[in-house]
This record gives sequence, structure tokens and C-alpha cells, in this order.
Amino acid sequence: MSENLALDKLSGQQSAAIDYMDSPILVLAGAGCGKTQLITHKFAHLYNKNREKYGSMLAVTLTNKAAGEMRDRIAFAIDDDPQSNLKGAWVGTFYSQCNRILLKEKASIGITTDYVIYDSEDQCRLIRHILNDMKLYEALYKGVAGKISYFKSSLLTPEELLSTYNNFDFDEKLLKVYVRYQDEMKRMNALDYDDLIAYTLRLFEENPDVLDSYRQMFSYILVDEFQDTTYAQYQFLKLLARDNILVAGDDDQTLYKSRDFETENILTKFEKDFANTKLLRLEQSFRCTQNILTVSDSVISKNSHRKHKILWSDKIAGEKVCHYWFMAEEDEAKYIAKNIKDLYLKGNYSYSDIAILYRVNLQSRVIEEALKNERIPFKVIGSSTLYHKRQMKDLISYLRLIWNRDDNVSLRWVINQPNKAITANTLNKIENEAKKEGISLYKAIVKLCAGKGFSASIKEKLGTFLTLIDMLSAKKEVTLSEAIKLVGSHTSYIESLDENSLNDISEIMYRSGNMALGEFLSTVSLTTTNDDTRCMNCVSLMTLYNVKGMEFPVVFISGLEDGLIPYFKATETTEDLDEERRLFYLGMTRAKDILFMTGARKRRLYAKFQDQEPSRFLKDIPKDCCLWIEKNAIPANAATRTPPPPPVEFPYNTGCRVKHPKWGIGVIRDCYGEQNDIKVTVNFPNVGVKRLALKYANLEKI
DNA sequence: CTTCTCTGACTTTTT
DNA sequence: GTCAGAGAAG
Repeated sequence: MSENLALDKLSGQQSAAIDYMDSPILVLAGAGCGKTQLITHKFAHLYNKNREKYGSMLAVTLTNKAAGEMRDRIAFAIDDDPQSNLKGAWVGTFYSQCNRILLKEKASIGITTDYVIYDSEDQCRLIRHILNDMKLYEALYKGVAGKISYFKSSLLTPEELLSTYNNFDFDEKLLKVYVRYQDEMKRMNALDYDDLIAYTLRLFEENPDVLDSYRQMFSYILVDEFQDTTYAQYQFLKLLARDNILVAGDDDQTLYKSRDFETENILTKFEKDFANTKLLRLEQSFRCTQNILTVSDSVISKNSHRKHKILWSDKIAGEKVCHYWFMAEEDEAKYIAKNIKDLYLKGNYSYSDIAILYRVNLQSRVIEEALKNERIPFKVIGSSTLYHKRQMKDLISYLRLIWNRDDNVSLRWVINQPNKAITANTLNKIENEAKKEGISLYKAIVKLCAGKGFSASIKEKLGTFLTLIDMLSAKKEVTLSEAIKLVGSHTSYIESLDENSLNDISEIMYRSGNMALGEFLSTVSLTTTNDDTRCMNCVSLMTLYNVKGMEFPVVFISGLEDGLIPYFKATETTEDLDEERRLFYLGMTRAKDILFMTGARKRRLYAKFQDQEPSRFLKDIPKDCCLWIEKNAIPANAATRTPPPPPVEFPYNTGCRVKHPKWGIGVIRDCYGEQNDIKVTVNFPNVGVKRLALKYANLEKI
């Protein structure tokens, strides 16, 4: 029922992609053309048609958020009780599904199922430790981590690198760090994100029967955001899929691809690797107006190596896209705030319909200031909402040690906590012993305590620590709540917490207290930050990266200046510039109705003021497609300008209740206008928001 | 061991 | 301008 209702709304191309089952399908979809809708409907359609056969399909994307949305939409479109049946479905991120496979198969490839999953932070900590130990410049850890991750996601082992790069002056030190990193991870029974994919691939390659069972089980495979899949993820799909695969993507929305080694467009590659691929295009945008499409297309069409698409819309042409140029960033921010207030007061848009986008987080400050001045509620999305806070990391480290005593990164974290009274010297001895014997820190401590190297007092301290860990890890099968209580009753950890952290912990216990410890730990590693979506009636502020996959009726893109868009560090190569252009394109195509682009001549970046030029990308927009408005800081007649009118006395305050002869009782949202022509916006619960001139609307104060 | 001051780095970011 | 991390001083 629900499916048929929704199917009516699908375009011809979408329905075609849903019905077609004869060969692999590559869906080339533009922004807002209903690619996710297609995927969820195909899933639901097959599922509804033949539960026996299509009860266990695989549907993957890249982010948790997208996966969650996918799951919800499928649940909505399937015929029966959405709660019960989707549990067995393989819907999620590549990483979570690989994790699930590894656990299900009891991972017979040199790892045991009590492996811990390292997130990027853990990864960085390990790399820093290695760099430090190898007497290399530690501050490089971020770059090193990035490179290693890149190698791994491209399935380049150290051995392969050695043979491939022989003739280049390949960084030998980097290679050594890579080897060492892999070695340490192995010893700790720890997997990073890339390992989840790589180990699954190995599992499949070494156990053809296991692979075969999954090929049987996944009767159909659906992939969203296909353009962003890594090489390893792509191999995963290639192993599992035959004709029974649909991938959907938009190469114009790829991000983080600028440093990709792979030059070939992955969409092209798919067509080559999968025989008889059926190519379908979704070019009707259900989101943007024609004006927005025209402008954004003029920008993105300057990119090379893209699959050409022409998006169209049968929505009205809509408002013209506007570009404003200001003298200073404060003017820009003020203008944005004022404009938002106007839009809101006109009553057509609520604050949550509006987004302000920028390239770098630090741009948000000025804008936040301006919004505060206008009393506009807003929410900054992304940036500092670190779910992995310091204290939380402490707790998780303890929990991980319960789970896996060989987790050195967590052990280092815990043992270095204050009042453990274990000196750097002792720690060094432990590290050396572990290194010498090729064992984990935990095992090294056990060994050293049995030997003669340490004094009685040190042994005692370490002994207490060991007994604690032993006692805790004897209870691996507990639930999260029990584990936390255990840690609490045997360490001073809980006592050291402030109120906020305590709240955070009770929140976690409330949310997932009944989860098995192991399950909780992988969930924590596999889900990061963003459960904070849009808030009730707030303007959303975020970076262009963060806006991926969202849409808003009104979008402001700020800081359209050379140096910001494109960012000054990304103007060297064409690949970098292409990515910056895609980023700009991505931002523009988030807008459903109205798109504002703004920039300013004077901007403070870090400590210094800079003179900015308008973004070079603006030159790609035909002059008549857009309204170009330049605001001068000081109008020529500034000196002779009449002083601002005295503040107007308003008869009503916001929030006060009034009665209208026709619409009944409402609440004043705002008062504005001249003394003799005061206008008000009133929210009538039954009628909606109305703008009224006080002179004519016979309002009655109540 | 703790606290303070200095230095310097500084896009974006998912899993 | 701001934050973190390292090193020096208490």
C-alpha cells in the first residue's frame, strides 16, 4: 500500500531502474534527483515481491547518517510491520557490514573476535608512539596516518609498495612506520577502519565457501554514494556481486578524492568491470529551481573528467540567484542576518528552512555574532561536538581493557592516569620488554613482575594494576552497565569526574546499558559525532563538507572569495581545484528555492587582515543568470545622509497575544516599520503566520 | 609532580 | 586569535 502510493511519485527513469533486473545497473544521478529514493524503493519493491528470495539483500552507503535514513525509508516502504522484519536486513555502512561478517564468521584469519576497533584517534596515538619510538619527528603523525590509511584503503601492502615504488624516491621511513604499525596492530588484535574491509576481503579470498554463502545470501546489492567508495570497498562489491547489483552515484559530488591515486573515474570503471552494465540517468531535479540549476551547472561544467549531465526541473524558474559583495566580513554577516530576519518575518520560511554555509569553521564566528544581534536562533553543526571527550575516552579505555587486555593504546592511556604513580622510567622498561619479546604491554608487565628487574615497591604498584585488569577482564560477557559499575567500584575513576561527565555517562548507560560490552565497543568505534541533526526552529550553520546529503529551501554560501573558495591551499593542482569547484557546486545544489552567495573584501584570517578578491568560480557564471549586487561600505553621500530615525515605539511586544476579527487569537512574532505605518507578523495557530499592517487589521490586545 | 609560559600550527572529515 | 602540546620552573 505505502509502496504503491510512493511509486506513483517516481519518475519514468526511476521506475525503469526498479523494474530492470537483467544486468548490473549504474545510476548516474544529479543532485536532488531522487537517487536514495530509488534505492530504498527498489529494496522495498523486491522485498515485497518475494520475501523468500529477497529477504537478505545488502544495501550499503558510506556514513551512518545516510545508512540510518536508508533504513528508515525502507522500513516505511515495506508492506509489513517495519519493526520486526528489517532486523535481518544487511543495511548499513561498508564498515559496519564488514564488522558484522567478521564477527559472524568468527574471523578465521589470524584475528579473534574480541578484536578492538581503532578509530582515527586511536590510530593517531599509536602512530605518534611509533614515530616517537623510531626517533622520527612526531608532529608529522597526522600526515603519516593519512598516508597509511590511504595505502590500506587502496589495498597496497608494504611489500607491494616496495616493489611498485622501487624506482621512485619513495619515503623509506614512511614504509618502515607502516610495517611497524601493521605489526603492532596485529599483536594487539586491533583493527582500524580499513582493516575491517581488508580482513573481510581476505576472509573471502581464503575461504571460497564462505564467500559463496554470502554471494548466495545477498540476492541483490544496492550501493548509494557509489562515487565515494574506496578501492577496497569496490573490491568487496566485485567479489560479492554478479548481475544483481545497482550502484548509484554522482561524480560531481565526490569529496576527498583530490588526493586519490586512482585517476580513472570509478563510474567508468564500473561499466568496464561489470559486463552489460545498464546505464541510467536521473536528471530531473526534484529539489532545485531551474535558476539554481543553471547557475550551478555553469560552474560544475568547467570540471574535467566528469560524466556529462544536464539537470532540469519542472519547478518554476524561481527567484534569481543573488551574489552580494561587501566591504568587510562584518557587513556580510550583518546582511545575512538581516536578510534571514526578513525572510522569517514575511512568514514564508521558518528558521529551520535556512542554512548558512562556509568553507572553514572559523568563518562561523562573525556570522554567529550577527545572528545573536538579530536574536535569530541558530545551531552550528559539526565542528566541536566531540562525542569522544576526554573523560569518555578514559572510560572507554578501561572498558576496552576488559574486552582485550592486549590493547596497548588503551593500556597506555589508563596507566598514565594520575596517581597510578608509575614513572616514565618504569614505563620505558615495560615498553622495551614488550618490544624485545614481541608481546603486548600487559604481558610484558606480567613477565617483569615475575622476574627480578623491578623493586618490591614497583612490583606492588604494578601488581595492583594487574589484579585490577585481570579481575575486570574475567567478566567479558557482561552488559555495558555492569561493566561500567565494575570499573567504578574498583577504580577512583568515577570519583574524579565532574558533573557534566557523570551526566554523559548516565546518558550512555540509559541509552545502551543493556548492550553486550563487545557490541557497545564496536558501536562506539563505528559511529562518530553527528547525532545532532537540525534543531526545531534554528538556522543551520555548517561547512560545505558537512552539508552533503541535506537540502534547505534557502541557502546562503558565504565567503565566496579567492583563498576561501577555492581554499588557498588547494589551488595548485587541477585535481584540487576540481574538488573545490565540486564543493561549491555541492553547496549551491542544496538550495530548493533561494540561493544567496556572498563575499567580502576585507576578512580576518587567523591573526591577519586580508584583502580578498571575489572567487574565481564566479567568473564561470553567465552575467545574466544571477543578480550581482555590490554594497559599498561607506555610501558616497554618507556624510550628508540624514541621521537614522528615532527608534519607533511599538504597541506590541513579541510574544504578546492579540485577537483578530476573522482569524481569532494569535501571538505577535515581530513588530517593524515606520511610526505611522507599523506592521506586525502574527502567528495564528489555526491560520498560520500572517503579516498585517496595524492601521487596517483591527487587532485587539488581550 | 604540578603549574606556568612559550611556541607554533592552523582546511575540510567519514568510518 | 586560539588552542594544544612541550619544556621550564616551582
